[in-house]
Amino acid sequence: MQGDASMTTKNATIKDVAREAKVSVASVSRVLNGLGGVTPATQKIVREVAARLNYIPDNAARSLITGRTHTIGAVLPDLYGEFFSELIRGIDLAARARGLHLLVSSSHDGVEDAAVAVRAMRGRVDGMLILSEYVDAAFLEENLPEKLPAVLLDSPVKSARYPVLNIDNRDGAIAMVRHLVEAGHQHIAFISGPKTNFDAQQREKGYRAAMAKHAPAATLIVVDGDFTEDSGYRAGCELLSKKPRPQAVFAANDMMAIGCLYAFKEAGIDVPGDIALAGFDDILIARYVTPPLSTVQVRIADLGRIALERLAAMLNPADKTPASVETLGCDIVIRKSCGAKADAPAAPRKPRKSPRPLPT
Amino acid sequence: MQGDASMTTKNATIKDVAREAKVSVASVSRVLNGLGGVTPATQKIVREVAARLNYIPDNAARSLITGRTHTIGAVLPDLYGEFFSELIRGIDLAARARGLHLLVSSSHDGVEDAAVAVRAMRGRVDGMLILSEYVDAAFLEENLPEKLPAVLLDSPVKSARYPVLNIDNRDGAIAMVRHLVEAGHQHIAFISGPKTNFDAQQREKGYRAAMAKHAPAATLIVVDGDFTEDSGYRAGCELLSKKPRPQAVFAANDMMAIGCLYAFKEAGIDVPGDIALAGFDDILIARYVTPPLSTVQVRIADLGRIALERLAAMLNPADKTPASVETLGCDIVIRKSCGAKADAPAAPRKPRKSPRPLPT
DNA sequence: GGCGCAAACGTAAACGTTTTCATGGAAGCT
DNA sequence: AGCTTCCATGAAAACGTTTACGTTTGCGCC
Repeated sequence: MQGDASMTTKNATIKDVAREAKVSVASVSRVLNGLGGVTPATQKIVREVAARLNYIPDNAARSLITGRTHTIGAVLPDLYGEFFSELIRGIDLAARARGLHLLVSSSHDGVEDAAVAVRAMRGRVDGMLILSEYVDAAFLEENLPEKLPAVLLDSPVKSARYPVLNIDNRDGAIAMVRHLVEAGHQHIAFISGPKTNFDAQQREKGYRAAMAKHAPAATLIVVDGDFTEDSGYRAGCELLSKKPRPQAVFAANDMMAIGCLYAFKEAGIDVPGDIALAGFDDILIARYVTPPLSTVQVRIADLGRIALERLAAMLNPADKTPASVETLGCDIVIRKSCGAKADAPAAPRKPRKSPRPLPT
Repeated sequence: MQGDASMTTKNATIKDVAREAKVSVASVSRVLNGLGGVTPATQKIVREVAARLNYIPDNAARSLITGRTHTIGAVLPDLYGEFFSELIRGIDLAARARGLHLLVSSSHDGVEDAAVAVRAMRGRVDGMLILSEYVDAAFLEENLPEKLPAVLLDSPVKSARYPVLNIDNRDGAIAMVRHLVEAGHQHIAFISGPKTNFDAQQREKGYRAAMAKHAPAATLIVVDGDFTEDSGYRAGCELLSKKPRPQAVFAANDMMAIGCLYAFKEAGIDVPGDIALAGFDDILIARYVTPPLSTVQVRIADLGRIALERLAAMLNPADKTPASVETLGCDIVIRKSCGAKADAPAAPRKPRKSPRPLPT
């Protein structure tokens, strides 16, 4: 009982357990880590004492000596919205399945900011998942601790050292354009994303490539957007004023498509009757607008999961998989807005887990 | 130059810097931590050498000696959906503003699972934000390392030791019911959430209290739901079959309200013409369905921010603010679905940041 | 009973920092 | 010049683990 009394002030350490159990710290360590080489009787004692003292090993000390933290760091540009929610979920699930913890770091306003974020990870993580427009090969060489494994997400860099995992934006855009053409549309306008955005670039490339192939006669119409609903609205207004009004509009993301949709509604233009509409991302809202929005689905949680799995593989020193650029395909999901015979009801009500508006 | 060559194998430590700069490790530490008491000349040397060797302090070692990690742990039940996206965002923003890192841990299937998650934080974090249905006062006493500050979110526990930050679900529900009554509805049905969910309980209590006060003559109709869209749909169907059809339906969350909305649409019931509808949470989708959904808004990011700020205050040993149960108010946001004169356009297009469907 | 061997266990070094304390020297004062 | 004061610096302890290595113990075998 006096042991309990003396414990109220500080956390028990391995030494306390050793003393109380009348064994050495080494034995305590062995027992608690299941290394064997210790008598069942002693094991019992040690476990009992550890439980009684409520001993919890200190991870800092453990990390210091082993060089392992069982934590991976995720460097993300911003935690806003569905994309990151899904990404983190995918990462976290996969991490947790491997007993890894997740340290997130977000909102880097510039390359300098990103550098401190990455550097701050030293001694905190075993590997990193990086999604940032600011990092390139030189950046990593400069700021990443020696030999720290890292996987790059959605990045244009090609490195012999770090695997890259990209979304196949180009292919997804091509598939959607092809579908629109097959649905009878030739004059398909495109609402582009931010010029500096890698995804946006790829999507526009896909649009252009597909148009060249499937609708070579059509005049290309590209109006600028910046991924916001507002810019989509403005783009929609602009498109309505075009001489030959486009038959279809393909927006580089769903939010712009939705903005565009409201511009059309306001103008009394029927979608898909007067004009077809498609987006990109398949955000949750897409299926709830009227009409439901056809779009390109990116399996974001999968992206996170695969990235983490790749990283986890690198954590194993035996792993010799060469760094490569992998690509995760997209699926087009056809709803009412593009005018094709939709294969989904207006309100798909298949048992779908709620987006958990509030915790259970 | 030979220094560079010798560095290729291991990361530079403070000793390397000290040796190379011909000073002691103590001085290097002082310089790099800005403690003063060191000549500008020496500072210059040290900084130069540190930069040249690309020295990055090891956080594990630092934490071990200082007892500080500059990291806070967030224990969350699940990372699914908008709620957690927003919550994490709020936490992360506030944390980052204070130079704190964020370690997230999620998806605990049971009390045992939650216990290992919490215990795994020892030596990794300076404090914890906990949102879990499994933790109560006894749990904390058992699993939380001695003297580790923690803030509980959305929890029924009253502890003299740990501050609790709740959403004022009850008050929000009351406000919405009052609004519905003022809009002329008396017979207001309620779709409840999971019985074990704290938020759901509070919302139902609010509904009952407000009905008793503002519509004492009305017969209470409560049908079960579980926060999923699907359960909302079923509830909607059930409500339509009630003898005196309710004039309004108040769902314990938005997803159920939306499911309900589709049930009504399917049955040819006009919302809000034939029946009014309201939800809770103000998820992003709420404003995009037709008609836009009236709902109760919880400022989730604020919840995260405030929780972190409270926790940050506790990190300061001088802080003696007593642990208390705080409550974060909700605002009702009136759109078309409840039949009142909506004060917002169908598609509010005020410059609103895109939910960042894909990263910039 | 002595020998060897393996299993159980303990000792101590190591991990990379921060921080206390001692030391030396320069500067200021009388 | 002699004294004190103060400041820059270095040596070493400490943080709580893991683990390589050495020591003891128990046991079977000749």
